[in-house]
Amino acid sequence: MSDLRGIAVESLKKTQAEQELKRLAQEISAHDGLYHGDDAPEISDQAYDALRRRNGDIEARFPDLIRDDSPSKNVGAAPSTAFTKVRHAQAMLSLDNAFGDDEVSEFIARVRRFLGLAEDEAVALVAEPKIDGLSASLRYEAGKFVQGATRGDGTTGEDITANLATLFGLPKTISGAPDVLEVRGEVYMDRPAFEALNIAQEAAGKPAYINRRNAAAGSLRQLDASITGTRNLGFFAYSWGEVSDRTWDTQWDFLKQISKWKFPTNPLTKRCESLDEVLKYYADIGAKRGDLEYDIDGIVYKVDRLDWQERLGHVSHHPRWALAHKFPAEQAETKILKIEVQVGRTGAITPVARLEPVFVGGVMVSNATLHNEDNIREKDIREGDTVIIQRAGDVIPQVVEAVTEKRKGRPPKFKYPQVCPECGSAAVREEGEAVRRCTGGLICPAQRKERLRHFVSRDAFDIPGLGEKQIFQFWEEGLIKEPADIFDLERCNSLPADQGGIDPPLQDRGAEPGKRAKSVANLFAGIAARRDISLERFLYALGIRHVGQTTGRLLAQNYGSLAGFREAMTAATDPDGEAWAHLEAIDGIGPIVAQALVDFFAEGHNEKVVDDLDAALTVQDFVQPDTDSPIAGKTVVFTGSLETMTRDEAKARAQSLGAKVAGSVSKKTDLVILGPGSGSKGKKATELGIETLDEQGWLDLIGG
DNA sequence: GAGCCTCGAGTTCC
DNA sequence: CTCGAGGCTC
Repeated sequence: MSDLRGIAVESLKKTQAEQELKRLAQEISAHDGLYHGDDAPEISDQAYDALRRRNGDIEARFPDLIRDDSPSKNVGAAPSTAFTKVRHAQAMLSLDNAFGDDEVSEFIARVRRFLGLAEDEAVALVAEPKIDGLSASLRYEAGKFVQGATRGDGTTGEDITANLATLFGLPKTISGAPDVLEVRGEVYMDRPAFEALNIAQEAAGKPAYINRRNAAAGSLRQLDASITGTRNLGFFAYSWGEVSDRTWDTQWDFLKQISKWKFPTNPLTKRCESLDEVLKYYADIGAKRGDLEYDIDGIVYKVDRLDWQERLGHVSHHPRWALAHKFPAEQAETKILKIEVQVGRTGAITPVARLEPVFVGGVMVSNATLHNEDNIREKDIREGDTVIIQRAGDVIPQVVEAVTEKRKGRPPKFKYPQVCPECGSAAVREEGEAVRRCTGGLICPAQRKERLRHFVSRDAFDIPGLGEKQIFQFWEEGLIKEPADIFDLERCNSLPADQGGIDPPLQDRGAEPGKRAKSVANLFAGIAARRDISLERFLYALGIRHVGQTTGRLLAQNYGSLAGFREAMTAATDPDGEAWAHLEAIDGIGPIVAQALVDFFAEGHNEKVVDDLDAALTVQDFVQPDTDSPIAGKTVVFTGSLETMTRDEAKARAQSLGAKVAGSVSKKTDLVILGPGSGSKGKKATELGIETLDEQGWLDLIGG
């Protein structure tokens, strides 16, 4: 059996994954034995966690390969600082936010437009308080609670079955439920529970929790689930995931049904028929907010009818049929101690206010972004000013305004730096742009540092043990100057000092050499594992201007291999040439992005960086993900009118099945759906010999 | 050419 | 999470 340990989970083939899961099951179980017996464990907790995590990650990718003796099935059997990953059968989406009444009115109008409803047709909405807690998903099979998971990133969460099982008021079994039922809702801690907890914490000489949401999060993620049980967490159900047999047709009926199944639902929930009713509800609940025993941060509206919800579908991260109407953010007054500027990887110079720490929105805030030059000037913010701050969307602190009445004396206006504070190069603002940028490029140490940080970041190379702190440290020491240096680190470290080796070698540093050696070994293992990398991650990691995750993927998809891509980029120097035309023909790439790509590869230094990486790594060709949909990966074009759905709906539907929807017919088009009244597009399709379907044929193809 | 939507880049705190 | 900007659609 070949050694699969070094291979990144995402590039494992199915047969390899099967082998690897078998090995992990044996290995983990062997370590469990050692741990629970009298023998000392053979490996560190971190290394053990890494094994379990890898097991969980592979299982999340290949759920059908989960073994009967899988280590993930005996959660809690061993000490673990990591929870196993769980892949949600249906993604847990987040909600679009609104802050003003007009945005709510716009939301309802948009729903109407999308569905093609008449002006006078009512859109019933279910409105309920938005609990400020943690989303969780509870899975029942044959009426029995089998698994609980956190929301995580929406696609993959963490297995907290044991913890959720301790929640009082959640049914363990339900009678008359479908075979599979996933109930979703919010876990929260109410005021009495929070106060009791902090009294207990204090008595035990432990620090008090600062806010209820953190307390709830901490309580839910206890490794010892019995502790969770003592925390008196609450739960309100509001939605569902996978359901084998759905017996409700509206959100309202769903809530009634799960109440019968003994799930707690929020008693303030109300079905509203009009905008006025919705806004009144918002105002009423807002007035009551302080009297409630639990924290809420807004009101959620959902289109009641499920057939409408289905037609509305969703845009990348949130459904079109729901909206979170937020309450105004909590504000606080504090003082600006100093205004500093930071230099990002693209050279963007961003101002940050260092604040006298202040408690707002549940946390201590001591920094706040000032966005850009114009923002500082318009709000006339100066060092030493008293300012109002708030947490935007209850997360990112921002300075709302300066309280000029409290200004002492006449502090000077803030002078925005005209040169880069890190390298002294000119800092310029392009015509019409909001940001000022350092023009130093590669000579600017800040930019190079930030490029490295981006390279190892989570969505790029994501090397365990090589986070921001580590990479900056290696940079300061001059050990890593370029991305490729990362992959030469182990070799340099093993070289004697007089032959250019690292002195002293990494494992000989620090107070605890033994511990250090382990983490150094882990670091090298992590680096080795990333010598295999997908093309899309690789392109994203390069940090080309305007190329983020999506565009990286788009390019990978269109060019297939690194060699093919590079060749195309070097050939595309002429904006009138064929290679350039091909680049700009990609849906989502316009002249600016194309220029940024060509510029990047025209730069000698970048060429060398990519050459060196190419030599040290295996960049995997792009593989089309397996989907069973017949149109996955195809480019389709709609033309003419459609009868059973609007154009927007058809497009959303096609995209959710993995297709790309283009606006016009070209030789890259795979399929054209012809509605009545189609004109030139239909003709062009026939000329190019592209497959065409009528609306019914299309519906048959996609199965609905 | 205007108005939408999506993407990229930067940021905070735990 | 937000803002600005790029790209696409009408």
